[in-house]
This record gives sequence, C-alpha cells and structure tokens, in this order.
Amino acid sequence: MFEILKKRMEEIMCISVEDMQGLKDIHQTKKVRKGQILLSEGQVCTLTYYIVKGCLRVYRIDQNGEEHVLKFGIENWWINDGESFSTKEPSKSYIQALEDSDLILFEESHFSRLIPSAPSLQKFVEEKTTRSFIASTERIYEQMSLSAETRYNNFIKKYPNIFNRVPLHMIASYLGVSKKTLSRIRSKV
Amino acid sequence: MFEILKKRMEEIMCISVEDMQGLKDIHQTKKVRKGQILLSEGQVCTLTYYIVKGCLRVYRIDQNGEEHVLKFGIENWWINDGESFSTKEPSKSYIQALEDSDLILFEESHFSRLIPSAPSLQKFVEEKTTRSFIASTERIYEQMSLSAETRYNNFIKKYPNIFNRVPLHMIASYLGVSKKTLSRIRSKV
DNA sequence: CGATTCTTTGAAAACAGTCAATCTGTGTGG
DNA sequence: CCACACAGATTGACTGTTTTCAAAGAATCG
Repeated sequence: MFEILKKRMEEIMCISVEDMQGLKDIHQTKKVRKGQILLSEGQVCTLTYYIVKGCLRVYRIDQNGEEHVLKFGIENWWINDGESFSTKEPSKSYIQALEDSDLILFEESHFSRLIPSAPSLQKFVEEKTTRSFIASTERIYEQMSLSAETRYNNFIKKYPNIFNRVPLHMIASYLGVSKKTLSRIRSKV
Repeated sequence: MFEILKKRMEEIMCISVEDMQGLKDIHQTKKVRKGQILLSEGQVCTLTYYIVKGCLRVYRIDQNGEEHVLKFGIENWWINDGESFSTKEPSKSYIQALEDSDLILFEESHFSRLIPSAPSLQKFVEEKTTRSFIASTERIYEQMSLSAETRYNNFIKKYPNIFNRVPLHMIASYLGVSKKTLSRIRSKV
C-alpha cells in the first residue's frame, strides 16, 4: 500500500529518497469496516490517516445530540483531527469510516521525530497545512455569501466522488442545512 | 514601535537574539487613517501587518455587491490575506482600517528570505498558522451548530474589545446574519 | 449645523426547520 | 428466493425564523 502513497506524494512534490524511506519506516497499515469509529470525542488524536481506498468523515456531536460533518475524506486524502493532533488535547470530534477502507497511518510521535530531519517532508506538511487553511477560509466565505442551493451545486461539482458515495443527510449536515431543505433544493430541478 | 512587537512576541515564545534582529532589520512602519484601504481585490497581498494600535478588517464583496467580513484585527494581531500572501495570486479580499491605526509591516519577499535561516521565527510562524487553522475550524463548527444568538453572545465574550469598537452591521456580517436579525437578537435581552 | 454613517423598526414575503409518516432500495437470514 | 428489517430519502402540514425593502431615529464628525 505504501507504494500508492509514495507515488501520489511524488506527483505533488519532490521528496528526497532518504525522507521517503524515513516515512516508509514509520508507516503502518490498517483495514477498517464501514461504520467503524477511528477516533472518539475525548480521545487525543495521535494518528494521522492517509486513505488508500475508502471514505471517512470527521464530525462532532453538539449539546442537542445533533451530528455535524466537518470534513469528508476519500482516496488520497489525509485525515486527522488537526486540533487534537497538534495540541495533544482531547478531541472534540469523531472520525468514522463510511465504507470499508484501507488506510496508512502514522503516529504523531514518530512523525514529529522524523520531520525536523526530513526537510522535503517538512515542506510537504507545511504546504498541506497552508492549503487546508485556505480551504477553511473559502468554506467560511461560501457559507456566508452563497445560498444553500449554490453551495450544494458547488459541492457536487467540486467533489463528485464524495457526492455519489455519501448519504445525503451527511451532505446536508456538511452544508449546514437540514435534510428537509436539501431535499427541497434537489427536487426543484 | 518595534519594541512593542518584540515584547509581545517574547511573551508567547522564545525568539533568539539574532532572529529578532533579523526581523527588526526588515520591518517597516506605517500609519493609516480610518477608512483607508490597505489591500484591494485583484492585488497580490505582498505585505503582512502587525497591528500596534488600531483596528482593521478583512472582507470580500460578492457578486451582488454585498460585503462579508472574514476577519477583524486589533492590537497585537497579525493581518494579511493568507491565501494571496502564500500563493502570490491576486487577492479576493480587501483589507481596511476601521480606525486610525499604527502598523508594522513586513514584505513577503524579505520575510521568506529571513525565515529559513531563523529557526525560532519559523517555529513562531508555524504555530501561528496552526492556531489560525484551528480557529477557522472552530468558526465553521460554530456556524453550523450554534444559533445566531449564541454566536453573537460568544462573540461578545470572546472579543469584547472588537465588539465595542466596530459597527454592528459588520459584526452581523461576520456572524453571517442580516443586520435586522442582529438587531432583533440585541433587543430581546 | 448639515451630512454622513449607523441602528432600529415595521410589514410582507421568502425561506428553513420540526415532526411524523411514507416510500425506496439494499442486504441478511431463514 | 422471499420476507423482513433497516437505513436513507422524500413528502406534507405546520411553525418559526430570517430576509427584504423602505423609512425613520440616533449618533458622529467635520
């Protein structure tokens, strides 16, 4: 499985042979079944996942027991709870497999020991963080400036491979509307 | 003015003498008047601002001509358009002074030349990026899980010094509601 | 003081949410 | 292979909230 990760990373950025070997040395693999919870609220997120195959989501449960989907992930995406992972505080989120999935995983402790001596990986991580931050800002802006209908249509265009694999009520949650509203939007085509 | 920045940075993190000197060597200062625009849509954001005194906002204008406030900044905050600053693409945002303000500014080119040779600064910037990302995630979650009223009350608690200096219609915009709705929330105390 | 900007308000209309019931499709076990 | 259970999606009636638009009151500033 690591070969897949390697290939995809090298499509994006030059990684030195040594750095890639270092990464390979600390990687682990895991297969999970649909529905399985990989991280629960209250646990510290000590792992970061690379999705070789499958689909995951990150979500939270509010005071009223409502679920809110913060993020989906599919093939070639990295998933963790960034907050807990970097602060080492207990997570407020859950991570769950939405399909049977093949994952590569890295322990935070191994990872942060490797990075300082692996400049090309460091650069990779930095860029990923920057891109995540830009994407968050974009999502905030879309939420405040676009109608639910436009957000839905953008979502389909941007993530067709998530759209056709994930229950609609989770997409509604991700978009910040009730499933009723999403249903209305969909029916008015 | 640089002394203020220095003192505040050292409260948060150890910065080596050389790194701090390097930062001092590239800093510039600027005074701006209330209302002044520091960055416009379409320009590349080549500067990052540290606010010594005053208040700024980052906002965008959508297809309908509506303004949406992405961020406020007051004393001791750093402000730029992160997306344009890191990608060097034209910005989608405006940065505006909401009060007469004293700023310290850094050119991206100077900054990125300094950073690789200034490890304590690099660490500072990394932490700042991580914190920004966490804050964005938190804002997304609050937007999807909390009522406008709760978001408003949280805002007052979290940023009292922004709340009492900034027009309400901008706070409404930041919170993602109309000024009418904010007015209603406020009147029902 | 006059001009500008900001805030509140009213009435109507558009929109989104709740709840409960129904419909659909999938998959599992007998 | 069928029946049943189950998760997901839609629907209807109702309720409640938010926006829109315009106007009027405050507050601020030169």
